Amino acid sequence: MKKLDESLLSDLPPFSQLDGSQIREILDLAKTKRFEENVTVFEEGAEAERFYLLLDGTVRALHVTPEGEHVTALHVPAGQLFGFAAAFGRSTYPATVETAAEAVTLWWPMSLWPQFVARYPGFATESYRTIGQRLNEMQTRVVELSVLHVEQRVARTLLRLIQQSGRQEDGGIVIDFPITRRDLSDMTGTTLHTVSRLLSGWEKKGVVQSERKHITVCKPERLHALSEGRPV
DNA sequence: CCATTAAAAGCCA
DNA sequence: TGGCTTTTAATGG
Repeated sequence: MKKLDESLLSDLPPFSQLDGSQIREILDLAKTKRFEENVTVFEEGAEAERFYLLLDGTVRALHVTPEGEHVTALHVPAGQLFGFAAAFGRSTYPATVETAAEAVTLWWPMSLWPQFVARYPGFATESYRTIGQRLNEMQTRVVELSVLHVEQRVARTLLRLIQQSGRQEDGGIVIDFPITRRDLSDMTGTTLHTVSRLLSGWEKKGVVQSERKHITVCKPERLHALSEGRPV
């Protein structure tokens, strides 16, 4: 296999405190894998044999109910680890992970996780920081689901997405991966129809702009107002 | 206010 | 063409 460049990792938080030789060690243990858009990386409950670093693309963690309903828990932007079940003391993955866009990953056998944590300074603290952030996000989302109105939930979701995966463009901030009304309804606990109507309404007001699988937030301020139930 | 159902139109492989 | 995405309208909780 081709040698991986050390600069792949040196700027990412879990590895930023490591010197060149340490990053070299880590890269030499890694394997790369590319995934097409909308494919499953691993399933909830499966043996957690690998942990991944997302080099490029976006993945989402989700749960599928027995009735086949999808509930998206969170999105993971490029540069973050995912699937590190060993960090929670689990031997199986806690959620299904799918690619939201074509993705490039590095992966390591889960058996290496304890060694990484023990050997590499900063790796553990940064990984647990990531866990904390995701836990926080999931908690606030649970609260939001129960107390906020649909319009506020969808607005907040869009704001989170542009904050985590947004790319500045001339017309506004565009969500950097393909996203459908259906995806948004899975994230907000509503229906694709309601999401469609909301987006259409916002588009008329110039707050957002959307094509199929592609949403741009033109006026984040006004979206923020909407997320607090304030009229715009 | 929001979900459900139904129907139709548009986009893309 | 067939399947997926989106919009729109009607209905009902």
